[in-house]
Order: sequence, then structure tokens, then C-alpha cells
Amino acid sequence: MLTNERHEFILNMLAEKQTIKIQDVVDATAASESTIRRDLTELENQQKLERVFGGAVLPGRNLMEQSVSDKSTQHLQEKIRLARFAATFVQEGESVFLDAGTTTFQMIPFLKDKKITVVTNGLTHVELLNEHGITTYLTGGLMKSKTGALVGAQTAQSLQNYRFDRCFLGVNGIHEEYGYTTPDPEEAAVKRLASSLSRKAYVLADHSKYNKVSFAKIMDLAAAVMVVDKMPDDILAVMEKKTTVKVES
Amino acid sequence: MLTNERHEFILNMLAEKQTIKIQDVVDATAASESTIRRDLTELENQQKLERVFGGAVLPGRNLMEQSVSDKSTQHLQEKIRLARFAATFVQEGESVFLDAGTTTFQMIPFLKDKKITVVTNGLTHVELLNEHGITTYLTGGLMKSKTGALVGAQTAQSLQNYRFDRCFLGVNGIHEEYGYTTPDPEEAAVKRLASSLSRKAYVLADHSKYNKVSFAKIMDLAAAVMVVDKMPDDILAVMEKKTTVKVES
DNA sequence: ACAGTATGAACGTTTTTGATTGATTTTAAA
DNA sequence: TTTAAAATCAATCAAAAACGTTCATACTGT
Repeated sequence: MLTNERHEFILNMLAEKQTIKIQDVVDATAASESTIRRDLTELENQQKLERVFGGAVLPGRNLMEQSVSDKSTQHLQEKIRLARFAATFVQEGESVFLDAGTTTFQMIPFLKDKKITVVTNGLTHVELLNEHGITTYLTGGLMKSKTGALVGAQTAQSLQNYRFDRCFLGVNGIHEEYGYTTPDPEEAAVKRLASSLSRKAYVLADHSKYNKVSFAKIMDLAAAVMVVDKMPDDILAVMEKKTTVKVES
Repeated sequence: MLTNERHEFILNMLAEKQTIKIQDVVDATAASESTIRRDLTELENQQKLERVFGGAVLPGRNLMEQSVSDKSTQHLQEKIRLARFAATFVQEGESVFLDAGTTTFQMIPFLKDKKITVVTNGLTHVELLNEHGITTYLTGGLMKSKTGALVGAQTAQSLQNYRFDRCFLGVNGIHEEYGYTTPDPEEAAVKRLASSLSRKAYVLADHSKYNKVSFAKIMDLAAAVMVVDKMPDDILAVMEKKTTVKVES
């Protein structure tokens, strides 16, 4: 049995059983314990698995878990429902911009079977997009360690090279008078530019964002289609004067 | 059996079984082991297959393994020593380009206390750089899932906006006549451009790369300072005609 | 006949492998 | 909680397998 075959075998075995013990692999492959041990060490270096005492387990979804863990589960469920709905707008063959942010991040699993091209300025996004086999371009720019977003002049210049069919943005504040806002002026600039380069722009917002105002203005409410969920009826009444879409539940 | 016939036979056998062992081919063709070996080497140069220890696999089948993996621990130790040495060239306040690649990746921990600005096209690099508190710009571009590198026209355009004091590149092959080579033409283009934008370019290479020739040429040997480690003395004799630096051990 | 290429055997080198050792971690009993 | 036994681990070493290189020979087409 070739080394590569053995590696693939181990990964298959792991994918199937979630957890493997070294002895099980030894028995199944007829290779020595030392060899299997070496295989596991190398596969761990490749981040294809994670070693534990006695065997190995599937690698942790570090980035996703990280970005997901800081929000409450209820909020997360809401975001996922919102994201799934937003993803239905995307048609085959389109080009899409995904803003860096946790809500747009949740859209990715729902895009996996569409033949689309995605551009994003989110570092965490590009990895998940690739795992789902979606052709992905990353904008250049300065890395903001806190949010994993790329911003600045380079990002703007990169964006100028693209035109999008659809553009999905996350925001921190929604206000009738002050429009969409977010804490970071540089990220706001990226969002504004992306939406101006897009045939159609969508803002993904759960109810917690309404009537909040953050530091940096992105644009007026009317400049994008707002995809909302669980908003109080009186708010929706105001919103429906604008182009607003509500999740069908 | 004619050479061409044998080649075709091997490719058919490979297409059918996904992976082949040298001994199996020897038995099936009644040719000598040497001949089959030569066949495989040539077919690999034609990118018709990919050699692994003991046989060959379909190309692109598990390139993930080759590119992301860092082979044995011994190789890794060698790379780390090389990386530490290379990092000593970087002075305070300089701007540095770090190529996507495993050897340059190992440099990052040794850069952490310097006040420098780093530009990279490596997705994995930018995260570690940020953990070490280093100001980091990422080039834009198309995401290559195999290597985690950004490539293409966007990457080139992003790079044009910078000038570097130093630029560190990984390569797959070093050859007196054919220069530095790497498997992917697009990555080669990025490396070449980056080095041309840099006051000083360094190629990091362990001894396993010497006398290897990969598919895409990056540039001639003389175009960069080669940082080598553990190279046989006779090779060094040749090298020292060029600008070459050896790790002090 | 001759130059150029392909072949197979032989050689020394590199890589992989399995067994052994002593250290470390877990488990279970005191 | 402490202690001892069992299991697992990393490190080392030598044997085996696979490797590239060289060289002499056989084959090819001109």
C-alpha cells in the first residue's frame, strides 16, 4: 500500500467515523504502529485532522466557530435564517460581492451549488467559500485583525476592477434619518463602494440593528434592498415605503 | 513494446486504477525497472501524472497533500533554521514581501519584534502575521485553494502599488541552467513581479530543491540572493560564483 | 558505417518502515 | 488526593525498499 493511499484511507476512515483509534487503523491497514503514528503526525501538519491521545479526530472549524461563538445561539439562528433567504436571490452565473461580516458569512453554505463567482474582503469568508468549491476572488488591502476584513485604498482599487450583479452587506445600525451605519469608517467606505459597483445591493439586518446608529455612515436606507427578519410591525410599516424584503417564514 | 506504446499503456493503467505502483507496471510490461522509472519521470514532466514514492498518481488528484504538507519533521526543522536565518536580514522599519509558501511562513515568528510592514499573497501568512502584531497588507487576487495563494491579474495590479526593501520567495526547483522554477505558472509570475519590485530579493531553498526543475520558470539564479542550508560542498562551489548566502550553523 | 537514442544492470544514496527504548499520559485503584 | 499499572507517546536505530545516476550494450534511422 502506497503512502498516499494510506493517507487517503485514513482520511476516509476518519470522515466516516468522526474519530479513529490508532490501533483500529493499524489493524485495518496492516502497517506498523510507528508508520500510522507518522501518518497521523503528517496529516495533522496538513491540518487534515487533529491528534488526540489514542487516535485522531476531525479538525475543528476554528474560524467559523470563532466568529460564531461570540454571538448568542438565538441570534445565530436568526442570522442563518436571514442568510438562507438572502442566498435565494443569487442566480446561476452571477457575480456576487460578500461583505466581511458574520451574517454574510452564514450565506456561504447556501451558495455552494450555484455556479457563481464571489468577491469578498473577508478573510474568513474566502476559506469557507473555497471549501464549498466556489470560485473566489479576494480584494487586496490592509488586514484588520479584529474583524478579519480587508480595508483601505488597496481594497478600493481592487474593487474598481469588478462589477457585481448582487452585493450583500452587513451593518451595525439602521436609522430612518442617518441611514446604514457601522463602527469603522474604512469598512464603511468599502461597503459603500461595493454597493455602488453592484447592479443590486442588499443589506442583511436582524431586528437588533433597528434604530441603532453607529459611527460611520455607509449610505441612505433607500440605496439598498433591506433583507429583514423579525422586525416589529410598526417598523416594517415605515420600511415598506422603501425597497424592503421580508423573510417568508 | 515501443516507448510510446508503453507510455500510453501506463497512462491507461493509471486512469483505470487511480494509483499505480512501479512494480505492478514492471510486471505488466516486462520492461525493466529502470525503464519504467524513466517513463514515469518523463510523463511527470509532461504533467500527465504525478510521482509519489513507490509509484504514481493522477495529477491534481491530491495536490493538497504536496503543497500544503510540509513533508517530514526533519525537513520542517531545516526550513525553520533557514527561516530564522533569513529573518535576520530584515531591518527595522523596512517593507517586506513574503511569498505564499511554507518556508517563508516559518519566517513569521522571527519577525515579530521588528517594526516592519509586510505584504503577502499568502492567506495563511496574513493570519499568523496578525497574531504577531505585524502590520500586514494582503494582495488581492484569485484564491488558489491548493496552496492558499492569491494569484492572477488582480494580484499583479495590487503589487504594483508597493515597493519593497526585501522580498522572500520559496521555490520548488533550482537549476544552474533553468534557474528557479515552481509548478504553477501564475504563482511564478507573482514571484517574479514581487522580486522586480524589491530592492533585494531572496530565495529560500533547502538542499532537496537543488538540481530539480519544475514546470514554470520564475527567473535566473543570479536574479536573487539564494539562502541555502545543508548543500553539498561541490554545489556550493558552483553557487558561490553567484550571490549566495549560507546558514551559519 | 555512424551518430543518436533507448535499454537494462550495477552502484551508492535517500526514503520509508518497523522494532525498541524510555518518557509521558491516562486510567483505576487505594 | 495519591499512587501504581496500563496505555500511548516521541525519539532513535537499523533493515528494507525505492531512488537517481552511471555505464556498457543494443537498437534506430540516416
